[in-house]
Amino acid sequence: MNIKTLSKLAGVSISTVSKVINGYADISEETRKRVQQVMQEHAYIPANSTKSSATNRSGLIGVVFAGKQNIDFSHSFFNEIMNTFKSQMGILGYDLVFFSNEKFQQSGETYLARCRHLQIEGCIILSGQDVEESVHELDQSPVPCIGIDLVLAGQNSSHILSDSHNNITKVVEHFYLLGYRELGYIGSNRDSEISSIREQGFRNAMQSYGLTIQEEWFAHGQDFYEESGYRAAKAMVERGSLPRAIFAGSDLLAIGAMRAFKKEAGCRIPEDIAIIGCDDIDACKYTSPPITTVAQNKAKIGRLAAMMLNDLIHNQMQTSSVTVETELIIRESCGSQIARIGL
Amino acid sequence: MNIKTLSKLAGVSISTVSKVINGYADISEETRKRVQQVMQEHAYIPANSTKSSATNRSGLIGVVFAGKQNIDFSHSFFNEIMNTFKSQMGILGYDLVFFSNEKFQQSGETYLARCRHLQIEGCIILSGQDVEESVHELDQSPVPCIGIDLVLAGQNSSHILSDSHNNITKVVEHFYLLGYRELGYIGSNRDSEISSIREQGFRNAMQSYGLTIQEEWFAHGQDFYEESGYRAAKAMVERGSLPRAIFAGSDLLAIGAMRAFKKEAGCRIPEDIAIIGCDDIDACKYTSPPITTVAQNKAKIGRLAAMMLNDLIHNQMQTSSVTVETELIIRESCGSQIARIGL
DNA sequence: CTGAAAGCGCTTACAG
DNA sequence: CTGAAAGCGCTTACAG
Repeated sequence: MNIKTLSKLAGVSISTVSKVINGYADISEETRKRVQQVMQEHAYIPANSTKSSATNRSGLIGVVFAGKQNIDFSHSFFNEIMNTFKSQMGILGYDLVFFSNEKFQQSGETYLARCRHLQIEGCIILSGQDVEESVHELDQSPVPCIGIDLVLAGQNSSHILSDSHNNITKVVEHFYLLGYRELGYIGSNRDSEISSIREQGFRNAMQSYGLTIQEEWFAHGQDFYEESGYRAAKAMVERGSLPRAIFAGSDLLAIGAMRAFKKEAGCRIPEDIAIIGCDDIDACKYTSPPITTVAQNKAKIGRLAAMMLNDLIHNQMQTSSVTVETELIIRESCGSQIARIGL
Repeated sequence: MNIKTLSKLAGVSISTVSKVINGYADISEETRKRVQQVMQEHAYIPANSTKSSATNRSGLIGVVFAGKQNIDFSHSFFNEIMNTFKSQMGILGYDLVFFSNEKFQQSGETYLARCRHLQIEGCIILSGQDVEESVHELDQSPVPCIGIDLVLAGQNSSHILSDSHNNITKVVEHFYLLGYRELGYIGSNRDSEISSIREQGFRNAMQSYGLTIQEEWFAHGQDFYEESGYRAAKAMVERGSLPRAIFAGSDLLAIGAMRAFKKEAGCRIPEDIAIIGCDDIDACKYTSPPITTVAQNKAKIGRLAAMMLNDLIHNQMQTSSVTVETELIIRESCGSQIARIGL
C-alpha cells in the first residue's frame, strides 16, 4: 500500500493524503475523516519520508554487541552502562536501535549495511569474545563509533577502556594492607579471556608485593557463575589447604566460594578467610557478610560514551582513547581495615 | 552531502556512486577506489534508500516504556522480559528501537509520529505509572502494539497481564499451609499503585483464609528499596510486637526487613519470623537464608509478546488479552514445608 | 480547501 | 564498465 493507491481509494489527491498524514490544518474535517478512515481500514503506514532524508538526521544511534553471544539485558555491566548512555543520548534527542545479531549470523547482512539503511548517525560497540569481521568493517566506515573495552582503529572511532591493570593491583594492595599474605584466586575456565587477564594481573601484583604464589590456591570453575565458585572452593577445601584470602574473578564466583567455605569447612568470613569479588553486582550488598569487590564506574562509562559519540557525530572531536579507573568497593568480607592493621 | 554532490566530487555519475554503495560487481576497481575515497573524505552516509520504502519492511520494532519514568535497563522485570523478547524478535529478523522519552517530554513529538517516520512495524509497550496521551494515540493507530501489564484497547493491539490476584493468594496459602497465622505486610509508600494492589490482594486473601488483620503489622516505607524495608521493620520492632510471618511488596524490602529483624531484634529467619518477597531478583538466591518470593515468568512473557506481536503484524491473529500465571519460588525463608506442617 | 507539478535522494533496467 | 533516464514514495510551494 502506498500513498498513490490510498489516495485513489479515498478519492482525493496524493497531496491531500500527505497533508492529512502530517497534520496540516488546511484540510476540511470531512476529508480528514474520510482519509483517516481509509488509512485505518488498510492499516496504511507511510514510508520513510523524503523530508527526513533531506535533513539527513535520523536521530538514531546503533547499539552493537560485538561477538557471538547475543545482547543480554540481564548482564549488569552492560545494562548499567546502557542506563546512563541511553538517558544521555535521549537528552541529546536520539533513540537507540539494538541490532539483533541472530540475523547477521544467517544472512550475509552487515552492521554497516543496516546502519546505512537506517541512516544511523553513530554506534556504540560493546565488546564480547570473538569479534566479527562485520564490526571491523563498521569501525573502518564513516559511521562514528565508540568502543567499550574494545580498541577501535577507524578514522571516526574512539574507545573507552577500563583500567584492568590498576584494578587488580588494588586488590592485592588491599589484602596486603590488612595483613593477608597467603592469597588465592578462583577464576572461570582457563579459556576465558577476561578471567585470564584478571588472573595474570593478580599474579603480577602478588609478585611485585613479594608474595609467594602457591599453585594449590589457584582454582578454576567452568564459568563465572555461583555454582562454579562453590565447586572450586569445595575442591580446595577437600585438598586440605586454604589461603587466608581469596580474590574471585567474578562476584558470583565469590558468592559461591563463600558458601562452600562456610558450609564445607565451617569457615567464618572474614575471620578465617577473606574474600574480594569482581564486577560489583547488586547481590554483593546483601550477602552475609557483604562482599568487597572491584567495581567499574559504569555510570561514568555510559555518560562518557554518549558525550564522546555526540562530539564525534558533530565533528567536534579527534578520535581518542580514554581509560576509566576502576574502584575497590570496601564492604565487610575482608574485615575492618583498622582492626586488621593491628596484626 | 547527497549522492549528486558526491558524484560530482568523484567525477562520476550518480548511478556509479549508487552502485559502489550497494556493492555491485560491474564497477572497475579504480572507479570503486576513487568513489570510496571521496565518500570517506566527506564522511558521506547515504540517506534511507527508496528500495526499503518500496518493500515497506523496515525490520524495526519499537520499545515504549509508558509513563513519566525513563527506561531503566537495571530493572529486572523489564530486562528479563526484553531478553527473551529481543532474541525471539531477532530470530524473526527484527531489530529493536528504544524510544527516548526525554524528547517527548520537551517537544510535541509523539510515539506515533516517530513510528511512522521510522516505519516501525510494531511496538511493545511496557507499563509504568502515569501513562501519557501519546501512548493511547499509538494504541489507537494502525501500528500493531502489545501491552505488558497495560490494557490496550486499539484495533491492532493485544496485551499480556500478569495474574496478580492469583499470586498474592498463593503467598497466604503458603504461609497458611506452614502453620503461620499471624501475618504482616511491608510495602512501599501508600501512593504506589503496585504496592497498593499487592497489599489489597494480601488483605483479601487473609480474609478469605479467615485470618485476623492486625494493623500494627502492616508497615510502609518510602520506596521499594532495601533501606525502606530495614526502616519499616525496625519501626515494627520498636513498637514491640512482631508477626510470625511477613510478606514484603518487593524483594529489596524483604532483604531490608530481614536485616532489621536479625540485627534489631535478634530474630532467626525463619525460626522466629518467616519472610516472602516479591519479584524474584537475583539477590534473593544469595541472602542468608535465601528468600522465598513471588516470581513472574518473565521469560515466558517476553517470548509470548514476541510471538503475539509477530502474528499481529502479519494479520494472523485477532487482538487478544492473555494472562500469565505467577509462581511462588520456594527457598528457605519460610522453613521447610514438611517440618512446619507437623505443628 | 484541493490538487497538478516540481522536487527530494535514491535505485535500476537499459543502451552504449 | 559507465551513465542518461525513468522510476520509487513522499513533500511542498503555488495556483485556483
